[in-house]
Amino acid sequence: MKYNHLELEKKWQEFWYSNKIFRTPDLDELDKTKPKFYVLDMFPYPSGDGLHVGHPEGYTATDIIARYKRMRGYNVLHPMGWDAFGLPAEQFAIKKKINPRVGVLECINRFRKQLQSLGFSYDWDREVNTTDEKYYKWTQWMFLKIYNSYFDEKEKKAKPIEELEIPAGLTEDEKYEYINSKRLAYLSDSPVNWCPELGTVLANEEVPEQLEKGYTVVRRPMKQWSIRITKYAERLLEGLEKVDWPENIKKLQINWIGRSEGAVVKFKIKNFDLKVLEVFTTRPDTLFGATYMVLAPEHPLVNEITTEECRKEVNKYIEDSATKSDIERTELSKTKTGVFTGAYAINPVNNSEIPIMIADYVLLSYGTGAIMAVPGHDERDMEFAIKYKLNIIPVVVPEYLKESAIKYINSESKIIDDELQKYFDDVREGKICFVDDGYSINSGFISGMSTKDAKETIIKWLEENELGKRSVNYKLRDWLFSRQRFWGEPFPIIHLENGKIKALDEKHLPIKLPDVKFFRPSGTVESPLATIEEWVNTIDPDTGMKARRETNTMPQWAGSCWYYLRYIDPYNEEIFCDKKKENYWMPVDLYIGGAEHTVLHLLYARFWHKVLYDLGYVSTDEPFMKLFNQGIILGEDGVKMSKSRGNVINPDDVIKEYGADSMRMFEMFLGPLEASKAWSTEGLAGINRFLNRVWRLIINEETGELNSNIYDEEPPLEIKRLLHRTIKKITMDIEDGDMKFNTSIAQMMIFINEMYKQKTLYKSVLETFIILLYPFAPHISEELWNKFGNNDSLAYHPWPEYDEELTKADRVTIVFSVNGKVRGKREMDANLEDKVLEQAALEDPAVQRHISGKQIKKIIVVRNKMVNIVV
RNA sequence: GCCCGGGUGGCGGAACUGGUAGACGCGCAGGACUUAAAAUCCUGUUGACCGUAAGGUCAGUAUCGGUUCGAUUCCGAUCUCGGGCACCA
Repeated sequence: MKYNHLELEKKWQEFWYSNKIFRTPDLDELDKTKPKFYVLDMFPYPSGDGLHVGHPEGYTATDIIARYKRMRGYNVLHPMGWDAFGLPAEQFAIKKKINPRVGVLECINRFRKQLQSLGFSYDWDREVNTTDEKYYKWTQWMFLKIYNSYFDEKEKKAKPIEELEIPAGLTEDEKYEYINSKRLAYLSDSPVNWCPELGTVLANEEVPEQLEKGYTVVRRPMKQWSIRITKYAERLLEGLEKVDWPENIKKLQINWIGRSEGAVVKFKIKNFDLKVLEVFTTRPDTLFGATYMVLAPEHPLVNEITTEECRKEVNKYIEDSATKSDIERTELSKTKTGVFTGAYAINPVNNSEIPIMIADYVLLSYGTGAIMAVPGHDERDMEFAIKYKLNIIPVVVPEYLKESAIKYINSESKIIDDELQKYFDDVREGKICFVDDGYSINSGFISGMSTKDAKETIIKWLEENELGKRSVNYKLRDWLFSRQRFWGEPFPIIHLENGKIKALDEKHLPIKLPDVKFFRPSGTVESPLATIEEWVNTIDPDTGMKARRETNTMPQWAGSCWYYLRYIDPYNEEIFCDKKKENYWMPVDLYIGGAEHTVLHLLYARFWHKVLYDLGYVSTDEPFMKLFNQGIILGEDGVKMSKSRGNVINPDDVIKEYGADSMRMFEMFLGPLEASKAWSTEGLAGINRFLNRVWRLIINEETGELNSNIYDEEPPLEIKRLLHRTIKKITMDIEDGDMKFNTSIAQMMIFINEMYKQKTLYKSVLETFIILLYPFAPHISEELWNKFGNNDSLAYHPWPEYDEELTKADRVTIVFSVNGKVRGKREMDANLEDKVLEQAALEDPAVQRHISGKQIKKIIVVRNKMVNIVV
């Protein structure tokens, strides 16, 4: 009987799934004396193309861990679900004139079947689907929680809006406005990223991806929902210190959040005594070098301060930059442009009057939307100053000029040496722009101080004189949360006839998508939902007032912000997840997925989780303790798989020809999980050959019985040693979390190769090997385990322990080298005395050849390893 | 430009806290079995040179330099590939 993967894999999949072998019992039924392990995959978007070979990579890794942990006696939670809202499904539905729901269900069924054909040990009873009303009811519920919360600046956490202190003496309308201005979810009418091809707005985080696909993104003002993720910037940074994530992933999030420390400085405006212009700077120590100011063209003060002579030009500039998209602004940015407003600001440190410009290299959305320009020490300001012939003052010198600078500062008569003079001239002429830390100069009371001290001193001075204060800024922007799509979660929001916005009560949830046969794009900037009159027009259930539903839908990221919580309690209709269950299973112990979600999904989900934590719905403030990013699997030609290149490998074909076990093992054998690796059909055949070797080692292909050379006897010491080394290697590989299963498989191959050299085989040894193989290739392992006469499944069979003593070799090869060059080696007993090794080395004929006639200077002995003779 | 990772045979990749570089697999070559082929099994496989051979010598982990008895591993500089950010003041 040959190794028939088709038959045998079908058999065991049926056994696992129909008997619900991997069902994780409900909390009450669980043996809580056992430790828990929650191992999570990033759930897929069930696309029409079916499973990609990239999916099983991470899923195999988590499956190995999940199966291993069960054998180790853990209560394991290992679920799977579908992130099924999103653009492709919607576009497909428009083309086919169907409701996306129909297409999505087909895709999901196909995906589930494919995943099951790989034998993954998910608890399918916990499957979730973000587009299911029963699921998105809770997504909407969480939106309401966010909407009905504000951020308490003192406690640095979200609180219910009812607890918000409202200033006294406000009218009803003012109160309404005030509360709305504090909500964590808010409507704003600001420039957003509009993608005409997709007919929707995009979050900042999504823009690069769409541009890469060749779509255009333009800036246009629209009324949009945003979520105040920026309030959590600091906590999102702090949280990263508590989790076990790869350093580079942390770095990416840190950069994305983009924290910078500095100060806000207030500048008075000449002839506008009451107006104050605030700027954010990370270099308050260069304040003495500020020779002009720049406002973003959209800055609210521009209109007021512009003088009549300059108005025409200023207005033209504002108009021009408004029509430019962000990309155009960036592309044209190689040559900075700007115009003079005619107004002057007063530098608070020296009362000098400096011109106020507007330029689109200053962004309204960062800091205060205005800057003080220090052209001597900022490259952008320098470029601009040269072009518009603005004054440049050197106020920082590099380390090498420290001595000269001190002399210059301390002398009455301003002695200046040639080097310093040259530096001053170069800076003034725009030849040098020194942006690093150094020592202040030409800066009044901070002259001579190091940049660090100068910053501190000037901030203190600013604060004492109420001219500014210490400040921290983030690159992170609020999360643009609405999309003009049909296929997404509707907002539980209505717009009343009286112009007010109202959030519906949770008892009205879910707000279902209209059950239309098909729909058309609106043809405008509105969602297709806007065209479905019977859905849009509604009445306020509380007052009976006429109202229109919010027609925007939530972004795809919404549903994936909390799916890991729903798995814990998927059928609960009272709450999204029971607190006791949440408390038992959370946090996620291991989370594996692609690196493309580093800044989007992972940042949003962490934020979402923190809000739920603040409001008391979850017990941890970080959801994912350990994160691992798998690399991508490239085509056989070493480039990304794509239909157009024709290098796409279909998992179904692979499973059919070689089997799920071969597919799983091959993907693990390719290399470390995090690396990008090229597919190789020949490599796959190699793994299949290995599994065939395992099969034939144990099974007589003619009779289908166990091979006759397998004896139920005590194995010799050497075999035992090899077995225990193998157990140790595989155990350590799984335990250490590096996800390098390629070396585990290599060890299995070494083991099997050695067995092939043996005349006599031992049942206990081979059985133990089968247990080790099981997490990697579960189907063949179950079958062989069965063939050995065992009636139980390996799913919960105890993992073998290794004996440390047996993993140590009793004979070791000692290397003899002369001057670091290997000259000889000998196999010797382990743990011999240094003297013995030294003697053996000196006796070695090859060594003698190399040391004869030379003076021995030194002998270095490394126990069990080597002897090095220095001559 | 800035911030992260990497560069090891023909290929994918191994190498513990500095101690035999190239585990394991693929490919290739040779052999066994076969009428033959496939499959399978065995052997070899970093390069150059010397030797009929056993064997030996030298070079070698992107490049150059340093620390060390000894460096793929540590340090510095350079080249290069991949990823991320990109007027963020």
